[in-house]
Amino acid sequence: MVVMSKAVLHQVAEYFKVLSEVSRLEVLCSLKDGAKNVTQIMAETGLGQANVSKHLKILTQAGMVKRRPQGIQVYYEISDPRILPMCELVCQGLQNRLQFQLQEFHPTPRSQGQSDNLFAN
Amino acid sequence: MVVMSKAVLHQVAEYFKVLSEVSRLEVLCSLKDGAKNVTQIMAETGLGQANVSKHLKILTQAGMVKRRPQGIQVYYEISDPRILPMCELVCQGLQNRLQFQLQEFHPTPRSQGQSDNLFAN
DNA sequence: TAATTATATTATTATATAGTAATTTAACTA
DNA sequence: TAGTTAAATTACTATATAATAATATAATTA
Repeated sequence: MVVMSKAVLHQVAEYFKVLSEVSRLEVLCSLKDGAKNVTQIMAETGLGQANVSKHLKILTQAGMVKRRPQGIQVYYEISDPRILPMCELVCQGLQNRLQFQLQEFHPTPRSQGQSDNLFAN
Repeated sequence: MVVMSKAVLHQVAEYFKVLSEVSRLEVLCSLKDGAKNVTQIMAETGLGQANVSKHLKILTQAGMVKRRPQGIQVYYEISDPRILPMCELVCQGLQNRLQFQLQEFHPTPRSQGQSDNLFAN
């Protein structure tokens, strides 16, 4: 992190905020194996048309997704390759944490006080 | 991402939401080189007491920070080593993006259409 | 025990935004 | 050109939450 100015922190916060909505994560998930148009995204996620459009705009403005009009349709695709790995990283961290909490139900001498770091690798 | 259920996506979104507030990022930054008590965090961030307490509660519940009472004071420290690298990753992505946008003001044959991926490594 | 200091909680207000219905815009086609 | 379809925008409502003042809790000390 080295010392981040308030302005930079604001941008980082904005970035995370984009990823902090289930619907937007669903949209990103629906794009994980290639470009799709709005109708296809609606079908896959079950979200309403206006809603999908709005989320896609937010994702596009954040630079996470690329907009590509093609005739009467508009295709979107993930443009930031960091996103999926990052989601997976978080996901893995959550798994680790739950696993740790689960272990607390089986108190053995070895598993006690091993590490006070929930996310040790 | 492999296919994430809605329940998992919800948790991932929650995690990102915790990181999507400037004040909480400031608190995390103030802890990046070691444990601090609430008063010290208040001093370093300039945030109000109730506000810091509330943010620390949220960070603790998310497993990002560890609470350690010590006498009349309570010390907090980062417990999830993924957080700072992740913030830096985002930060770097934002830098790359701005650099790309800046290049668009100096259109040279080489810099045109090199990659339509804003975040290429 | 009373007073003090540090932290947590509660109540309140103001602001932001997700979802939706209705409308508009844009591209294609008969 | 009129009609059709896809996507974007607008207006609105409901909900969530950040910040703060006031109060409560908890640990220490005189």
